[in-house]
Parts: sequence; structure tokens; C-alpha cells
Amino acid sequence: MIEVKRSETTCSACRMRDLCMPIGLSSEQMKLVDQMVSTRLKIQRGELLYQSWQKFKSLYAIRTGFFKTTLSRSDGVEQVSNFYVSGELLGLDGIATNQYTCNAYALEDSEVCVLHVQQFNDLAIDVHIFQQHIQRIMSHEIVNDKEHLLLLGSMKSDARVATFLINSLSRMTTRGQASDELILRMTREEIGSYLGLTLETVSRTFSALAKKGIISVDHRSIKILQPRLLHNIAEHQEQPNCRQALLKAHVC
Amino acid sequence: MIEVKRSETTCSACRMRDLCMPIGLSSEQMKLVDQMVSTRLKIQRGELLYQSWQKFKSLYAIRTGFFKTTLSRSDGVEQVSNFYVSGELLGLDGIATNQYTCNAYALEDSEVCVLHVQQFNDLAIDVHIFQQHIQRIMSHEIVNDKEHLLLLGSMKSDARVATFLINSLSRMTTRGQASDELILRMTREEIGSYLGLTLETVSRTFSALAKKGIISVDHRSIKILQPRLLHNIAEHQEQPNCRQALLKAHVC
DNA sequence: TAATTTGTTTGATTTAGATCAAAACTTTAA
DNA sequence: TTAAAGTTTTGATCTAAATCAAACAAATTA
Repeated sequence: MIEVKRSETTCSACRMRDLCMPIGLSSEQMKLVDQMVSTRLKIQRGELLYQSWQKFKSLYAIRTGFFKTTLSRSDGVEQVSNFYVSGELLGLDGIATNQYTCNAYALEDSEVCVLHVQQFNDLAIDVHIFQQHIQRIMSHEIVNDKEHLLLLGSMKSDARVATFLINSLSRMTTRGQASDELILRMTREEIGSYLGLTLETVSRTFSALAKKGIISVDHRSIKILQPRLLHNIAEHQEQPNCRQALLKAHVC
Repeated sequence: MIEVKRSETTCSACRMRDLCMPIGLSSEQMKLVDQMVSTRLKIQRGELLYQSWQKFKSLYAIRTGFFKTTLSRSDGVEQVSNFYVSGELLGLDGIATNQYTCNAYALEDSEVCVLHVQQFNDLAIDVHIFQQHIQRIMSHEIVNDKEHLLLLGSMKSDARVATFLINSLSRMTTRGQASDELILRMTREEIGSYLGLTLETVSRTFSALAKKGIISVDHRSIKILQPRLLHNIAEHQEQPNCRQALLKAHVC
């Protein structure tokens, strides 16, 4: 990506064009977009960026750091719904009803660019390509959620954990350094909550995969030793378990 | 599938304005939108409207009928991801990658309005309000999916079934006739697939609710006798079960 | 540095819901 | 009208994963 020098007031590293902008905007339009994302925000580890039921005011592009979003049950207990890394966009769930429906927590000290929805709307009138791009990101979010639905609705615990590892790794590697090593930013409990499992089951599954030599686990550093086998486990649907919650595809 | 091309007489019941159009379009813009939804399509019970991996060509507004969407696992087995009633929009999952990611089946003889994506894009340039509206619908889809995630990740079987009944009823009643009676269009197996349960568990839960006098079940017709108690079951999170997959909210 | 809190692993036991099985009921087809 | 296929209910049994429990390791604080 080619860096275009821009006026001193702007936070160069957080411009939308660098984060997730598609080609197709004129420099005129670009200028408008850049004006919009001029606000940065630092969030400390453990802090809440936004909360369910708050008025939707902004989208947040993650500059650096790591976030989780959680869904609140009626009794106040929370389930992790997603993890977000730098370059990704937080807050899309707020567009529907003008209220956020998730809680977004920083899992490490982070920095975000703030896209105020007012500016955003004003801009959209001029820059429909930008809006189309947001639409694409939203559709991606839908696709991700559907995958997650499939995982929660039909996969066994070891397949869930394997899928989690594979996805985490690919998400890291697409954003820069490729490797077979994964540094987890979240606790076993948070992984469990995300996967619909208890923390003990997550831990046991890690141990079992390590014993088989498929991964090695050192605290929060996971090394994928046999990616092929890990994929098999993620994919594998055993015959006897095949009925659960699923529709006859005349496979089993 | 029977293609019904339209002459100059508009298919009044399927115009976007009637389905899901917000206020805010000029009659000029309205005219453009109407031109776009000029194609109708009849789909018979059991038929496929679109399929995972097909090229994304259109959105479909349901005029009459009832649909399910399913997600395909790598082994071909399918899980129900949602049900759609008349007035709702199918195909949004295709925008992200220009491929559908679900399979959409008609559960009864249905009719849809076709929104060709090409026209859709041409139009969007002129009618950004329309695009904003689509964005809202997409965000709603995200919110729904998140709710479904919460259900699959943390609710017990009886709460899942109760939630399903409550949501089904409210979805019906918002679209016209209010009542305490619900005609299910899908099999127990499809409900189970949607809820991450087996058909037997769904059936047993219906029976248990009926025995308690909370609902009455007559084949596919369900009457809600004690909505208050049904809500309790949907909401209720028992203390002992509180740990599963969930985060400390210092509630239990 | 020790003390405290927070997170992780591993083992023993329990259980909600899956699986297996079979009868009964509904719909479609012939 | 009967037959065949598809759907639903109910019962008996099994099992994957939850729960309970306890020791241990890391991180944080005093």
C-alpha cells in the first residue's frame, strides 16, 4: 500500500483507506472520508468501548489492539459473540435500531478510530461507494455469524476448538506476519463462552490435541504442528453423531 | 420455477414500498424502485430458490409463502439457519462475496419478487436512501443472528423451544392477524435443526409444555395458553446451570 | 519478597439431551 | 380404499460434556 502524505492534524495510521477501503474513491471523496476519521481513542485493557442499549453514535475501526464483543442475557450473564483484531470494524450491530446490541471490551490496551455516525450519514449522501463498502463489511459479518451458528448448532467440542484455532490463525496471518504460532489474547473461559463450551472442556481439548502431537500448548502460545490433522478434526463429522440437529443429506 | 414477466400493470402487492420501504423516497425515486422489482417468481413447496456457492444475482422479497434457509457443512449435511415469512428479504448473505452462503427452500408454495443485483446497483447510485434502508435490514439480520447465537450457545432445550414459540408468534402477529395460535410450517426435525436439538427433544418439550398447561399442541397448530409462563421458561436461567459457557456476571 | 488474585489443568462424578427403538398418526399416491 | 412414505410421540438407554473439586501456575499487588 502506498502511503499518501496528509495534513498534520490527521492520525495517519488510522485512515479508513489503510484499514479497509476499497479502490474506487476519487481523491475528492477520499478527502471527505479522511476528515471523518480524525478522532482517535485509547482504550485500556478490560475497559468497555460501548455497551448494549447505548445509543449508536459511532463505528470504531481498530487501529491497534484486540477486542471481544459479548451478548447479554436477560439475567445479565454474558456470552462472547466475537473477537476483533486490528483493521476490523466494531459497532455495525448498532445500525439496525440505533442502539448497540453487544458490549465491546478491549482485551488489551488498544486504540481505535472513531467514525461518528452523523458525519458518516452526511458523507454517505456524497460517497455511495463508501456506503457500498460498509454494506459489504456488514454482509461479511452476516456470513461469519452464520458460520458461528453452524459451529454452535452442530459441531462436537473438539471440532469447535479445532475450528477456533484454524480461524484465529488465518485471521492473524492475513493481517501480516504468517506463521504456525498463535498467541491467544483471551482466557480459556472466554474461548469457552465463544464456543458454547466450559473452560474445562477447552482446556481438556487443548491437552488432548497436544498429546496427539497436533498442536503444542505453552500457556497462551499455541503452535500448530500438524495443520492437516487439525483440519480433519474441524471437518470431521462422525457417523454415529450425524443425526443430531441436522437434516438428512443422505450422507450417513 | 415459473417466471412471471410483468407488463405495464405493476404487481401491486410486491412493490418494495409495500414490503419494506421506509418513508423518504420521492415519487421519482419510487418509480425507479418499482421498475426494479418487476419480476415475480413462483416457487413450489420443497423447491430451492437459491443455493450456497451460486453466484449472487438477486435479492428476493417474499410476497407470499414461507421459506427456510440452511447452512451446508463440509460433509453436505444441512442445518436450518432461519425461517422467513412474507414481507421479508432473502439473499443478503450473498452481498459479501458475490456468492450465496445459504440454501433457500420454500416450505410451502410461495411467490417472491426478484431484485436483480445489477438494477440494484445502478439504482443505488441515485437512491442512497434505498441503500441505507437495505443497510438497516442487514443490520437487523445481524442482530437476529446474534440472538440466535446466544440461544445456541447458552440456553437449555426448554428455553430454546419456548423462545422459538414466542418469536414465531410475534413474527406472525406483526404481519397481520394477532392471535394466540400458531400454525407451524415446518417439521419437528427442521425446528430441531434450527434450535440445535434433535426432533425427539423438540417433541418431548412440546409434550412437557402441554402437560403443564402452558401450550396446547394439535399436530402443527400450537395454542399459547399461558404466555407469561412461557416467557418465564424462555428467560429462566437456573442457578446450577449458570456456569456453562458463560462469563461471570456475579449473578450466580 | 511474599501474599493474593486470577487463570489453568486434571480427575471424579453427574446429567441433559442424544441415540436407539417402536408404535401411532398423517399425508400422499395409486 | 389400501399401501407406502413421511412425521410425530413416547420409552429405554447411553454418552459427551457439564459440574464439582482440588492442586498448581502466572500475574498482580503489597
